[in-house]
Amino acid sequence: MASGVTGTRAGTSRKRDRGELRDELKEPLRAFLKEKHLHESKVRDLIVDTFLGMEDHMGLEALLGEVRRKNASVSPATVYRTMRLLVEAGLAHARDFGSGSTVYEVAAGKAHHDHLVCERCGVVVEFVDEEIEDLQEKVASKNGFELRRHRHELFGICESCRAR
Amino acid sequence: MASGVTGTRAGTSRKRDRGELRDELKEPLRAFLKEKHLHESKVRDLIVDTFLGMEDHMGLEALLGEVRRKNASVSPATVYRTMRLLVEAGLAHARDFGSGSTVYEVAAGKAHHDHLVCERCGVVVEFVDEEIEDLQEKVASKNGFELRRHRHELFGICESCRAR
DNA sequence: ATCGATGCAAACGATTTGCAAACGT
DNA sequence: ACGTTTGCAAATCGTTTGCATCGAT
Repeated sequence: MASGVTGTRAGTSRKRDRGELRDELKEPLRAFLKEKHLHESKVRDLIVDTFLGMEDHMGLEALLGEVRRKNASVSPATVYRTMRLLVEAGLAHARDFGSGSTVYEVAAGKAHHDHLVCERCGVVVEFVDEEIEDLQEKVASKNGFELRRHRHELFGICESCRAR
Repeated sequence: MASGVTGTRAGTSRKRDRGELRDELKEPLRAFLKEKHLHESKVRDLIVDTFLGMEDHMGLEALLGEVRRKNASVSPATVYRTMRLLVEAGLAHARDFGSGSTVYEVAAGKAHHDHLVCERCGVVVEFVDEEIEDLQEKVASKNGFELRRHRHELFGICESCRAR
């Protein structure tokens, strides 16, 4: 039952070595692009780097904001297109926490996990609970379902927000 | 760990006594309307009756379709407004199963439950698992969160769909 | 050269809202 | 009468797409 804090807005967030991480993750992307006869490009690279370098779970608006600090002419459409590409390539997960807009998460190198979301500050904490995973399987088969995937989100108030 | 099948499209769905159910549920609504100085109306009544009479989990399009069989001039806007009202009054739950549009569920008289959704035919099965509920609390407190609510959906293929 | 990538504006789908007319109290 | 409800059309919001151009292979 591991649980790692990765929230951007949490005091607890810690940085990883971005440069190394980026390069490591960008190889599978290159393979994906090559296989599909797609190109590399400056704008694409910038968006991918920005995405891979961010702590986690950011929406399009935030992502675009970051990207534009380096290249102000990038359009939302391109960011949407690039994120769709990254999702297809398996590098990103698109999550919908019910806020009305999608947030993206770096997928590569991470095992399955679910999320705890602070309703006040928005921090996202990832968690895995094997017991829950097992029970889900049981519930599904008990009802005659073959389980394919699930969505499990816990919403509450995080420690720092409760401390006011 | 009860689980009740209430899917509209499932062969297993069974009808309840609609007339009685409706009247029983409409009293709290009348109270709510009176308290807020809101009116009753023919169109409103029609929408509410249609909603309360349906098996479960239907989207706006389906609901509007039903309503229009009795009164073809009802507008989508009114159905949206009425459903918002019913949610506020506590008679309906608005659920988002990730299909892009909201589905509504009769809330009154039902305890908390989560959902199993067939990815092929769309049937929705409700389930409750106390063990999972407990584990969620544990996960939350372990991470310093005060749990407020959760969203737990299992997606898979139901029995009848697997049977082809 | 050829085909993908990009910016822009228009298109979209679900839902909401402004407004004037019809209705319930 | 007064305030609410309704239908319609227009407005929003997040996201996608058509198109002409620019860039990568």
